[in-house]
Amino acid sequence: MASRTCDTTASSGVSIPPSPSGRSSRSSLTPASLRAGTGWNPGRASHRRHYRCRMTTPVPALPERPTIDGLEPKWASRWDELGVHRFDRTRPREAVFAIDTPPPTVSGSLHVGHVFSYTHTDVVARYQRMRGRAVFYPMGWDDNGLPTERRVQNHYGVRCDPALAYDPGFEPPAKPGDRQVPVSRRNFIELCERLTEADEVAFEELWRRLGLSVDWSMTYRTIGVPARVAAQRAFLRNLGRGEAYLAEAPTLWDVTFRTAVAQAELEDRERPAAFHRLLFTRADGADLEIATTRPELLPACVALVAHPDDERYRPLHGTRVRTPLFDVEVPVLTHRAADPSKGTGIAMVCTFGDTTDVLWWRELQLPTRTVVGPDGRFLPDPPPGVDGPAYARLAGATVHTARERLVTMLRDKGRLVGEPERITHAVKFYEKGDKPLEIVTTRQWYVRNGGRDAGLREALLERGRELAWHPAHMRARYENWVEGLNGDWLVSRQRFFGVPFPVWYPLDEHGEPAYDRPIAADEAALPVDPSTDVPPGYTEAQRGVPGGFAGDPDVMDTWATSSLSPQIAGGWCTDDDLFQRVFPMDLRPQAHDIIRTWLFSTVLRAHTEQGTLPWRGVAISGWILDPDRKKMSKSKGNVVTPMALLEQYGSDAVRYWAAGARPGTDTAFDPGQMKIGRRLAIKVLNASRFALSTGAAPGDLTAPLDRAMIAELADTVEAATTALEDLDHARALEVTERFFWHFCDDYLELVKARAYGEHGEDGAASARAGLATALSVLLRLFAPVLPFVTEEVWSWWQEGSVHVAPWPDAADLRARAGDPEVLTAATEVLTAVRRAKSEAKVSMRTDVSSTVVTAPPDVLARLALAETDVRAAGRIQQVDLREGPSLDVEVRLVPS
RNA sequence: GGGCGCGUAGCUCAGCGGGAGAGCACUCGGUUUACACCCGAGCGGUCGCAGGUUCGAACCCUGCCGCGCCCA
Repeated sequence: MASRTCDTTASSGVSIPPSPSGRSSRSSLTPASLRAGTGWNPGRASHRRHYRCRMTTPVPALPERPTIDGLEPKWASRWDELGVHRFDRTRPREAVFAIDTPPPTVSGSLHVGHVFSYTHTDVVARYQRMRGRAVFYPMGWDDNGLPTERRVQNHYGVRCDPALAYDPGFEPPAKPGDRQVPVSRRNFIELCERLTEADEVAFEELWRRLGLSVDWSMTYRTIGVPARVAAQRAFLRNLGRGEAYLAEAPTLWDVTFRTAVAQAELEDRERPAAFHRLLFTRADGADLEIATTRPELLPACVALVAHPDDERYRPLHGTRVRTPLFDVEVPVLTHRAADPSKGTGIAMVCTFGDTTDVLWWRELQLPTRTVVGPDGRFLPDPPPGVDGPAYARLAGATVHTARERLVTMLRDKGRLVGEPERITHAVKFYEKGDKPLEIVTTRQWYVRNGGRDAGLREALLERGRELAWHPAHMRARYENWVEGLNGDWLVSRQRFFGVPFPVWYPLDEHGEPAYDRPIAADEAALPVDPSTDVPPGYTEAQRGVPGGFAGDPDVMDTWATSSLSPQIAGGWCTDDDLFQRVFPMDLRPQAHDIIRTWLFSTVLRAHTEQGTLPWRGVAISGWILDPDRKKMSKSKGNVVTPMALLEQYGSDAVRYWAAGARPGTDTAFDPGQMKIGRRLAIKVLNASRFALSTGAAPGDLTAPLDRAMIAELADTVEAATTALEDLDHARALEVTERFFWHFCDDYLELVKARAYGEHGEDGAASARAGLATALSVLLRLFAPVLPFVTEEVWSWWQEGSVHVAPWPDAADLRARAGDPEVLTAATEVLTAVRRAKSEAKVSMRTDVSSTVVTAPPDVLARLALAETDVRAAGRIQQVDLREGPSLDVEVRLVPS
């Protein structure tokens, strides 16, 4: 570890007046020189020399009444000046710890859940930094996508018209007008960038106040130039390898946003519906009853399907029937996906009512009769062969209206049996949408993801097994998803604020695009916007004219950019030196709801592009639940503003609450825990001040009680280190905290008098050495969780930042430790004395005339080693030690 | 319907094969010398239910009940 090599020369080189108020500027310091000045290290000669140097200057007065209020701005800005969190990019890959930080969506606002999960990551980052790693901890802002698009439209009163040319001098109206001003896609993106910048400033301010140890010189935006370049380059490479392809196919379609959506963006919602029983006409003239929840799609009917084993319909297999109203002849077919228990057991196949229709259409090779357009309304003209006059009443109607009209028509013709039967069933929605998805045949870009390729699917499952999951059971979510993929990744969106596809299409002599011959952009020219940039070999004058070209009008799915976050942050293809030092990264922290989107797509991109995992491990955080155990979200109105919490309790306290939650576990929002965190931070301040006020200083540990405490401290360091190596910040905090309170309540009380010098200088020196050692270690153990208060205390007596001080070493402590049972025995007697005083309802300061301790010989021997301290802490005038089978303490108080 | 997780003190949770625990809340007590944003002591639980394995089960196995999430 670099800090272990520090010497007095380096330390004196960065010598700083210890008074927090009397600091000179250290902004010229580099992280490397800071690491050199991490303060003394017990037992190291070089550090002892260093300490003597300090003694030549007056020991600073400790604050009279220390407070945790105001520490956040003070230290956040100082860390920035000193570059404490700056990534040292000269370090080799094995000395780097790289984090693929989730870029929060900036068009929303940060909530408590963000504070929660980002704190977990920061604890890990701070720990790794203290372990001597160069921590690569960037921050991205996710400003690419639909939420920002809508916000910009409303804020500036503009709308994107991708057909328009870029206007370099465009300024939006000062106030949004009644009518939205059409602007080119490039202008629109510029406005998105402008607006999101303001949000990003506010986000960064919150993160700094929370104490995230991000390197703020390394931020990226998912709509920024590097992100667009990376997304386009990755796409071009997918295209070049045949992993991206264009296909015209039935597509899940949101009629509100008028865009295709991918499987990963679907959500099932329970919706009321009704089974309508329709009468078809068999070849022999008899009626055939069909139940459907979507009678309006009758003109799109292309077949009927029954299960092959369903005896009821066996006679009809292979025959043809006629639809009511439209009188179209359709075949009766069989397919295993037909459910005999649903409705009448025979289903009407329409193009397309749901994904099962698509399955039947594809597997049974049925014709297409399209009736619903991209706007969710019935097309003006009926499909070929469908009766025109009957269809005319549906043309232009919404799906809802068409259903009502069609039901009336059926009823009038006597082709509806009884009344519709009301049911509830699951309907597919776009997760951001309010209307059920329709299925529309469109031309879209796809990226192969294993949904149609067992080999790729197995390779991706293997990547999932290769990845270190925290907690481990979250892998099941990934496998579940990969195994359930039913098609390739649909990556094109008919939207504007996203990364455009870097392709154009040649136009034939009729002006029709040749979709089978896309013209790819040159990688060197990226980023490109095909709506304003011109493909190689063409001129702008040829845009949109026969024999010329047309740009691809679509943008990529937002996940097509986000899935490259390790590449974007790591400088893929733009900074090879950086990339080879940080990629694959060490850690991806994220929530479990986006395993199927962000995590999966990131694994896919790195698998195909780099042939590796994008990171070694993933830490899945839980959700924050409100007191009703519901997920906190803006729509539920139960969100607490994070800044208000940080102001009320202090950042350390809020971090304490977050860090106390088990990784991956949903956690109740609990201000009570924040109060406890605040109390802990204050306790650290007061206990430290007290310990230092005794003249705590390095030295030999001669007293058995001090060496006993060091033994427990070593156990604590070991347990905390093991826990943090396993990303278990909660356990690390728990063991540290447990020791700390024991240290304050028992050890400090036991050694107080001795440290004051009441029992001689030798004992005092040992006590002061014990206090100094424990305090130094405790501050470092707490530093990842409580960065502000630990840094404040560290600054009272140490040089440099605690956050680049070396993580405590259990073996170093073990070498100086004694028998821990000495402290245990002393504490037990002290507790018995306290209990006696409590029961007698007297002050703890009440003198005890005598105490008779009965215990086995080994315990008596240990007590004898700490007798002076026990007597002082308990105010016991005389102690009698007697042999007996078990520990028993008889306390005789002084009669009042 | 399939998968995963969770049911332990009033609350929030830890413990996951040999003592049922922590913090908060509650009760009682304690102001001169680190801390009243404090200190000390105490009360409090058939560890969801029912079987099984074991010398021994909160912990392992099976089933059931309840809650949550993911997928269909």
